[in-house]
Amino acid sequence: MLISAECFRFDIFVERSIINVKKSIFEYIRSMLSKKTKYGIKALAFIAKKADKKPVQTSEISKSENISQKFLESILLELRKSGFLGSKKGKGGGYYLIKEPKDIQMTAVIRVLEGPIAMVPCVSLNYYEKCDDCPSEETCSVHSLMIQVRDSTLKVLGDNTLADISARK
Amino acid sequence: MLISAECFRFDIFVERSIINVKKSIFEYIRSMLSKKTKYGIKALAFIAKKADKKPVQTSEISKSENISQKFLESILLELRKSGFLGSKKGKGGGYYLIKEPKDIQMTAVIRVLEGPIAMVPCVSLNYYEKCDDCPSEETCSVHSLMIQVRDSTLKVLGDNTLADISARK
DNA sequence: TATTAACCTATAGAATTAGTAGGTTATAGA
DNA sequence: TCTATAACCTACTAATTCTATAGGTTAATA
Repeated sequence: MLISAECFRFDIFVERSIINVKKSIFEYIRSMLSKKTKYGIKALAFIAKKADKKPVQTSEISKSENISQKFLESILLELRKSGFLGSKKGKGGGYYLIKEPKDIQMTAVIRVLEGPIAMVPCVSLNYYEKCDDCPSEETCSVHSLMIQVRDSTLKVLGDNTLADISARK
Repeated sequence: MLISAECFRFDIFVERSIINVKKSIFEYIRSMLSKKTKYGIKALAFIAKKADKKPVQTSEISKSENISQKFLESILLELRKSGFLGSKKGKGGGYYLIKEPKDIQMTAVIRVLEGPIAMVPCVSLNYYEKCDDCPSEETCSVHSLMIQVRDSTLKVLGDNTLADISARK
């Protein structure tokens, strides 16, 4: 029992050491979630937070959330075309939510901005694509693992709505 | 009740339509999991499947799993340097597992090959990095959502060992 | 001594990301 | 009707990452 605990602690030590070596070699840590999606979610939450239904300008969100305005413009435009936002041009214009925050699941937002939620296309529900290297999905060791990851992620992102994430102060 | 169900169905319809438009514009679906990691897991599972502890050659795995041999070489080398595999040069040489498959968690493998398991560095346990745009993590709407995703993914990948994924036929 | 298979270094095409630049169009208010 | 505003649109680009390929060297076995 003691030996096993020691071994475990050693494993953790080794793993952290390896990771620290990697950290120093590569300066920037890769992110799975693109900035586009991250900014998109933040912008939606910003709009949802406003109690009144008046349109919110890109410039306001851009300043408040530290997002490049031009980049944000393209993201909000995409969210409008996807049916999440409505827009109004000219003075006093901006973007506003079309649906209630509680009716906007994070799965829907991420699927539109980021693409598939699954880590590999061969387990994606909405973006399915066969692996060109795999002879069969049944014998693939990665396949069933990734199905489990997909389902647990889907659960979290499906349970969380825009109302949930914008409510947190 | 009926109306609500109709609305739901309509939402699904709209979301799928949007996704299908995206599909036709972008030919290739982005994968979160790199081929490197995917190949690495497959190779480890291949080695684990062999009952005997004799070294397995890169060429054998490469042919059996449809992986470019040179690419696979670099991956196995990395797995050796990370302490997952041992190696033997010359005829009859190859790679072999150092630890028991049941003692190799998928979290460890993925952290070494892919990097952080978290979708954003600001919620990563082993590769933490502050967001340069966020004023505070407490007020960030993305932060707590990504913590939930991270924890559920970590649970799945921690529960699965190499023994589990190589056992599946 | 020849063969084998791991090990090492460098390079490179393709794709993606995260923007920037420079406009046009539609609306509200004066 | 004019002017300011803010959404909308098109094109481009620098940087990075991914997925390899090429061409070797070193060490072990028969």
